[in-house]
Amino acid sequence: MDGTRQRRRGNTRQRIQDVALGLFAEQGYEKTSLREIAEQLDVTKAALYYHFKTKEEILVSIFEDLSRPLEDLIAWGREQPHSLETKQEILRRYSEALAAAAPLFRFMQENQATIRELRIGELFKTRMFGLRDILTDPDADLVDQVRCVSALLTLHAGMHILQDTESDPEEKRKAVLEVAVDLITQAHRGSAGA
Amino acid sequence: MDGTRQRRRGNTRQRIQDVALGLFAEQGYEKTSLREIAEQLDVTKAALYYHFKTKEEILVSIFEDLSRPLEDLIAWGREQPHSLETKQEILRRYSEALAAAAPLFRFMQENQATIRELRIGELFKTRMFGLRDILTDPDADLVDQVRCVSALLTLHAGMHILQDTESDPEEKRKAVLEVAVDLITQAHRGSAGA
Amino acid sequence: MDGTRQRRRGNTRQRIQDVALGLFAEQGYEKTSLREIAEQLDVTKAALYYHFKTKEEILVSIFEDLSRPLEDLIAWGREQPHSLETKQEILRRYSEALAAAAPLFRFMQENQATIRELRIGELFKTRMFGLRDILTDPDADLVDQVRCVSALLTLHAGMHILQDTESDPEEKRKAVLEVAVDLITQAHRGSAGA
Amino acid sequence: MDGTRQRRRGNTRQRIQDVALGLFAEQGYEKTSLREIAEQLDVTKAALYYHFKTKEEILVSIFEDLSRPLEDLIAWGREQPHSLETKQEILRRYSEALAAAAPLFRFMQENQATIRELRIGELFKTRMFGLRDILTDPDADLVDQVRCVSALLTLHAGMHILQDTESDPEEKRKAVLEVAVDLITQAHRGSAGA
DNA sequence: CATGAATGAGCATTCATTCAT
DNA sequence: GATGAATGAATGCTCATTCAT
Repeated sequence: MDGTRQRRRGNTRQRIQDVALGLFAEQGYEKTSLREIAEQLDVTKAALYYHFKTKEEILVSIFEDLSRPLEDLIAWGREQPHSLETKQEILRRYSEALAAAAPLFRFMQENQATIRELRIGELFKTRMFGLRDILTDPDADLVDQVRCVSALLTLHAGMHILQDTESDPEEKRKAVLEVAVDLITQAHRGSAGA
Repeated sequence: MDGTRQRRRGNTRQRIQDVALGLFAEQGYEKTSLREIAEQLDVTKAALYYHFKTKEEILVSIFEDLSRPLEDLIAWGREQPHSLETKQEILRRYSEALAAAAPLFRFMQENQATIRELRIGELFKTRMFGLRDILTDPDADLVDQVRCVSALLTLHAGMHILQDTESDPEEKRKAVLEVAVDLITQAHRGSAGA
Repeated sequence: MDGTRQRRRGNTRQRIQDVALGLFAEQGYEKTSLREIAEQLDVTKAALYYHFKTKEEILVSIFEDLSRPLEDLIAWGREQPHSLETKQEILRRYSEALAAAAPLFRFMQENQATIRELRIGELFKTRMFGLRDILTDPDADLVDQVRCVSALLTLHAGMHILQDTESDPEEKRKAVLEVAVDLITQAHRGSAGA
Repeated sequence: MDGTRQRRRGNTRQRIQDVALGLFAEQGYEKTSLREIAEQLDVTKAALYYHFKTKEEILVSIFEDLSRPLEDLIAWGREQPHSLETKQEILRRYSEALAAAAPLFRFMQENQATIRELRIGELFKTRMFGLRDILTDPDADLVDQVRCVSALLTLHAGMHILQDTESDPEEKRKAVLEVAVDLITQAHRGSAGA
């Protein structure tokens, strides 16, 4: 009884987000017009404005909704001891979370120039710095810092970049994760050993 | 004495490319209008069209001009034995070449969605695949393939991503290179050892 | 009483067509800009695009709306016996239909080069061939075929060409029609007598 | 020795006219740009301006050069007795002259809207009135006046309109001429008989 | 909840034309 | 006799946004 209530009516907002993310990811933010979104939903442009104040707000709302799990993960990570185990666990969960919201992150990856000037640019940057601070010692060796960033980078871009390799997505994710964990592990040893 | 002669006149094409690249890198391709470029050069939009057939052609010409060294490097790499030393040498030179054309590659990095539908998308993709084929064994372990891609990724994105770390750019480049070389080395050993 | 209700609002599409046809006929299609049309209507250019997808579509819509009677006439003609009486009746009605949509046909007459490359070029050509097939025997004498075409030509161009002759338009139309009927009659006798 | 002198050099003006007429006839005046003409001639736009002051002047010069024979014909006609024989002779010669400058007259036919606002509009109109005055009695029956105009019309448009009929161009011209002569003859009898 | 109608600002592109060389 | 470089004005079109209904 409860689950259905917001299904039939009131799901337009959700449908807008879905279609918009699809188009944003496929064509980029700037090249996707509200007309296109509206047409694909078979509503008028004006309808979009009933649900969202601006085009940017559609994007922000998608980002906020889909990236909450990551937010939580970071919050959790912050409270753990900065041990290697924690770091590895973070990467594992992060990798899963990324996979779960793949289109969004493909979009983020491919539209950095756009995002930079949008509100989510700041949001995303803040988040990445949060992650980095958990994974790396602020006074670690520069090379080790790069390793951390590289690990994150690999996680983020990994799946899209191996498009042409046929192998199964889940296997790919595992391989990408392994490399990331390796990098972090090396970085951790560097800092710890020093 | 001699080099100045073609400075005053006849350098407009070049100036257009410079200004355009600056703006493309700063604001993105779509958000940069020809009006903006023209204004910054203090010429009319029509003047741009005297030198280039379309907006896209401006970008393509920049890409072609600035990335020729990379093209050459790949050509060179293809003829070397696929030894670890070659691979390391490639990365070293590639890193230098990227640094030399940093704004272009920052642009490429941040405007992937845009680029994908432009002609340079294909050009770039082809190039990256060329590089990958030199650096990695086609029947290498999936994890090792990821390491290679990761190395390339790190090289490409590395410098832009560490914006906030204050340290000197050249040091950063070295650090990034070291990580990339590490990754390639591990990958090479994986393939060789198997 | 009833007819006025949808006058004020919702007639914009129609008003656009009217103004556009006026300008197209007066200045030609290419020399009429959307800015001009919009200004004369006291709306913005963008408003035109709410009602029509392209400039060409404005023209097509005018053509389709105004030339439907001719379409019908041809359809009717096709089902009649190809007797002289039918042919004469066709010309009579055709002449009236042309007069009723005079500005459109003046436009068609005077912008053939333009029209040829537009969609209505094909539409119009097809229609003319339809008419010709009713009026003339496919294996008639070449001279008689010319007479038919000449009759149509006279009907089409007749009124515009006699601009300077002062006499009353309706009289002119009658005179033009008489010549056309004469031509068709001669042509018919030629074919029948052979 | 004499004939060659203006051949190699100094024929550019002529070549411009040829190419321009070709394009004007094919695509219309407005849709033909000077860039196109220049490109097809493999010279720069600026070169066109060495030979002609404006785009319009190119057209005017073509018209003047190619229609001089018609001018002469009319001048001749004006001095003859307004007998039926004269009229028939005029039509015969006129038909030949039109055929000799077919592309120009196809252009005139198809670009009336454009021409009307250009200088050649007046030129052409004046000429047509001149012809009409030779062919028709000013106080002839309205119907007979129409017949004359119709004859002219048929001559002008005839050849282009029968494009799809396969028969040989010269035969077509003859047929068209025959119909025109017929019309004029009828008109003449009408006036004479009254 | 949503539409129909419209706007204002902007964009890439094209054109006829000019002029110093 | 011609070019290289540029301009000013315009064009068709698209977009995010608004608002009365």
